[in-house]
Amino acid sequence: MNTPHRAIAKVQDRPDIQVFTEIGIIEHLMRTAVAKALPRGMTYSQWEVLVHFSRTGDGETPAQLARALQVTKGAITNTLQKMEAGGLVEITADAHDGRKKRIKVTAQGGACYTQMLRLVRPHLDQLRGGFTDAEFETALPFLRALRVWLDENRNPGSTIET
Amino acid sequence: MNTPHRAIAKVQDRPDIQVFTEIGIIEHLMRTAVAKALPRGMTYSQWEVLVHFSRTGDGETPAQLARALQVTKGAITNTLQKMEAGGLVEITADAHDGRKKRIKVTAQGGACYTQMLRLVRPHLDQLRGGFTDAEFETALPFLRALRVWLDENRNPGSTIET
DNA sequence: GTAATTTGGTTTGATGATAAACTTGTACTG
DNA sequence: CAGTACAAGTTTATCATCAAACCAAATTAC
Repeated sequence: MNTPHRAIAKVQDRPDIQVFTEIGIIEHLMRTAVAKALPRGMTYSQWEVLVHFSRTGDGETPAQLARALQVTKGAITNTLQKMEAGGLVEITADAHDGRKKRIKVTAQGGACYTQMLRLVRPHLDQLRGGFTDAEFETALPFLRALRVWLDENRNPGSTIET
Repeated sequence: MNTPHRAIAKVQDRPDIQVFTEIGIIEHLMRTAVAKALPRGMTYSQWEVLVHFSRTGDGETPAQLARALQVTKGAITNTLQKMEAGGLVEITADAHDGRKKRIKVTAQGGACYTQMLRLVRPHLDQLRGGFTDAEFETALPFLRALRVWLDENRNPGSTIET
């Protein structure tokens, strides 16, 4: 090797590795930025639940949520209990299946979400000053394809069922 | 509102929001996939430290690491102590500044890293079966620019100095 | 119809990360 | 020189997550 005092091998900067590195950093920056903007007492996970419901509509079961958000069932139980205690969601028993529960966003939860959107919106709008919609739309197909691939090709044990 | 039974507002699927959503999912899938491949006892954070050193070279201080990896100083203290206990890194006092410490990867740490690379490589290569280098390289400039923008435009309080 | 398996949800113990207080060393400022 | 401010690193308490064990309800098999 040419650099003698190096105990760790230099990884050739392959584009795929670089992509994953960038994605990791972006996710972290985004998460901490959002988390810092959240109203006191609200967790990023709780925020994710609201975002998910804003996309798919509420009424899903905890198990469905766990799969969608890629967390364990125990984690969902925890966050949903906190959200119920905070009045953000309502947890009811499923009418047809005694095991299942159904989650519905309360009016207060919805209001909290739209208020949060108002807080986050300026940041996103400022971001749009630096990037065009077209740029995001150009990047989107690849990211979506990558996500789908990763989702479909995870190892057998990776499916979160704990 | 047109959809009466909806407590939560439907967010219009703006491309920027979609991009962040995809990135969040990809990061999660990547993290859990890598974490599952790590040798027993090794943490994802420890892995990140090795990856960082493989890119920038070792010898940095804990504070530099904390900033680079976007974690608190306490977290770095913890992971570095574990890594030292595991023989992956060596922690020495800085010669010129009594406060600082210097981190160096041991031969064992380097070997562990290259071995890990061998384990992860097949996954990445399989991934390359679905995507070309050109696709990754096409996506890269945008992701890099987005990362840089987010990094430079985080709120004052967001800089991790705790 | 009963037994075995699967699925939904909760609980428990361990772990990693955070924020905040604290200690020590360095750099300004007068 | 003080004396203050700042930076590096550690520690503490709190919290969210995970893995694994667990219970209850539903489904399948026989």
